[in-house]
Amino acid sequence: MHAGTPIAVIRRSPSEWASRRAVVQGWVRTRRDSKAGISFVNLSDGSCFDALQLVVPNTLANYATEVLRLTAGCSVEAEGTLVQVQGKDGTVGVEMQVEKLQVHGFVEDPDTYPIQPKAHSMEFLREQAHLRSRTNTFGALGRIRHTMAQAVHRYFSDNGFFWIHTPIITASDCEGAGEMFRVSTLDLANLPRTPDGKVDFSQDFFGKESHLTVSGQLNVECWALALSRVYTFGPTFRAENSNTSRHLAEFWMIEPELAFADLKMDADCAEGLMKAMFAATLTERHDDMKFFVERVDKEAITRLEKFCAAPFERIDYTEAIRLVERAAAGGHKFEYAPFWGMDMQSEHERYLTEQVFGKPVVVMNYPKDIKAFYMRLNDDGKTVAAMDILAPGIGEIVGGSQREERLDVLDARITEMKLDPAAYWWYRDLRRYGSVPHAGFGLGFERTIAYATGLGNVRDCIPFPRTPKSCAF
RNA sequence: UCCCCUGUAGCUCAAUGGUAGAGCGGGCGGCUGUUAACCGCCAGGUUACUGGUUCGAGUCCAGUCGGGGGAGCCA
Repeated sequence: MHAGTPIAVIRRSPSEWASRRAVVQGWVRTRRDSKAGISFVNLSDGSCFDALQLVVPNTLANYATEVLRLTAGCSVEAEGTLVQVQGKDGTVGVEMQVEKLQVHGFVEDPDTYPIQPKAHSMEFLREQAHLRSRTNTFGALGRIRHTMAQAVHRYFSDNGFFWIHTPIITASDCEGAGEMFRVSTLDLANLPRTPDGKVDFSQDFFGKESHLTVSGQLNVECWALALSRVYTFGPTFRAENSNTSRHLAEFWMIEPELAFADLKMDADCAEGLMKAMFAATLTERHDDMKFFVERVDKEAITRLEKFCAAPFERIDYTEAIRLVERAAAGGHKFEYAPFWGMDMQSEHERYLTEQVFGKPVVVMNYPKDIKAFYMRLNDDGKTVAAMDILAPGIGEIVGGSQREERLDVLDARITEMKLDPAAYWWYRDLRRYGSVPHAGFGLGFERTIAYATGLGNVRDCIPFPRTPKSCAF
């Protein structure tokens, strides 16, 4: 085996590689034969959007036996000399005059190889998730996803945040962010029972009920009250029966937590983070973004440029409701009439972010009755320091809040919402020992990618999507 | 979970209740520094499944399963 040169490295500086020898390894996209005695093989190794054209002469020993049998998907290794070529549009390109070509693996039955050089529907590709990585779309998606993840870590690290690895499995029954997946080693066909007939979880692996996490927030708060600025970034699980283009049962979430911070600093952080992610995408993955503009969403690049250029709109919930009410009074048709105190419907959120402002909107200070117990009560006694960021096209992309740091107020809220204070003993301890104002938020990674690429469905923004009734691959 | 749409060749889609079709992809041949190549020929089907209406069902009806869109829940 040779160590091949990534095609990305070659394409980055064609003039530097011209007339040099190299070995490239990858998968065939297309093959065209010329009776002038050569075949053209387009080879992709996924290192960048563009493939490399191999020019294969019929003088190779395996030309008739192997080269002429190459079809889309075959894996090959080619050795030869790189030459600079002039593209029809005047751009400088590079191709390889092949001197040796080794086939690692043929495609068993080219007739049924699912990834053909043509447009496939996203639904079909979802059913071919093990091979869709070889398409232009998912290659670009995979590279952009990587770049955005790197940008997340870079942004936080540059701003003094530490990455905290919060647990995937939790026996805490106080996360309260949604339906949870159970984690158990009990024999489902033969469950141990307590004398009163209930399942005896004391015999389970952890000696109590345990689940997959729905949020790392409570855990990461513990570390914020020690390392000051922290974040989690990892998989999160919701067993909700949600069948939409914006929901996954397993998704990745970014949850920073800032000590000595209020809601405004929280929103600043969210805005800075998203802009850093998109700026990195625009500069580092221009080739892939160009493809999304051509084939998926014409606005993909200009949308991100606009996103990065202007400050987010920031309004209070009360003002947001006023705007929606005024629109309704002015004849705008909503299915649900807006009123102060309601949890805004998608249609209201869409109206604000798409019609009124045409850019991301931070909505702050929601009525306390529609928000979680841990959100900090404002001085008006009616609202909490919560914020949602709404983006055109996908709706809610961030949910965050300043946390209630006063033990007496927190306890009152826990009681008010009929929760069990004892279950929150360690969370309450944070307020008993050196409590400080702090704030944080959750950013849905796949939703952010959907926004950036224009892909309309988060199921196409993760390599292997998990949704209700669907856990293939 | 609710509402709506949908299921035909490997893929994308046609077919008024009356013989199952095309383009792409694949195979063979021709042409060509080709690049969404082009030209000719060939192969490819239990029309998702089960039942019903009808002389006759891909088409109409009922049920089941799958897929999609919207809503709710949220990120």
